[in-house]
Amino acid sequence: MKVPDLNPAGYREAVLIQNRLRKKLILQTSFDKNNVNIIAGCDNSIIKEKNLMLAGVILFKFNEAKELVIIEKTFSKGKINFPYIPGLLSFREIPTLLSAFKKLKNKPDLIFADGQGYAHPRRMGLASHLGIILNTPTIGVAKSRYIGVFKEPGKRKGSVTDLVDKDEIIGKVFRNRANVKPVFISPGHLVGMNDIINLVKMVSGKFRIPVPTRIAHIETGKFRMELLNNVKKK
DNA sequence: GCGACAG
DNA sequence: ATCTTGTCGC
Repeated sequence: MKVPDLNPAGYREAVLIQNRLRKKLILQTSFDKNNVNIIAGCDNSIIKEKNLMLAGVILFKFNEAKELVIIEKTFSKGKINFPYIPGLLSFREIPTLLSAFKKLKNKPDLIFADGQGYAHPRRMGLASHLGIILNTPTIGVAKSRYIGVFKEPGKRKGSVTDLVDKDEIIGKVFRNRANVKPVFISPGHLVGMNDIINLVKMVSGKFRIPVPTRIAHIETGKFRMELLNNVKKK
């Protein structure tokens, strides 16, 4: 993945890349969830003092009780070579994510990424960008709003409202657990706006964050602790 | 010009 | 994202 330099020219280049990718973005797909066998969740972590970006990918399958079971985990680390700029998050986090995805033995049918997908100023958030690069369906699961306006969803688990930007529905605000802050779901690549909530409900679990990204976050945190402990031993 | 701003 | 103690509530 091309990561532009951090200067005004690089910034413009990153925006151009996103605008070009947007033309490749495919949303209007009726997604057949019966073809979903392997599900992935991914997340990043940072060791600031070492300038390290970490990434983890967790693969799941459904057992007979329709529960998610972990079948594979991969992790990766790499130098941080792009700052945090709202709108350009993918250039910071995707390179390390890709090296973790390359280590997988199995190929996921659907990826849940921690961040926005279509709910982005250029409709090209982390989840969309990742899906296009991997040519795999993705869904963005963000813990907070980036852009858009919405009505507060009902307090019950499963309540949904639209996330709207300039009169366009760009995602959904979804309460994954009763009386807890909602999450912000938006299509990534190869998944339509009408399918994302049903797909998230398949992996909702018991907590605020749906299972794939929640477990990916926890496991990547463990990976981070292991790295810090190894440094300590030396 | 001012405020907002995924991780 | 990371840093970071106690504390309120189911």
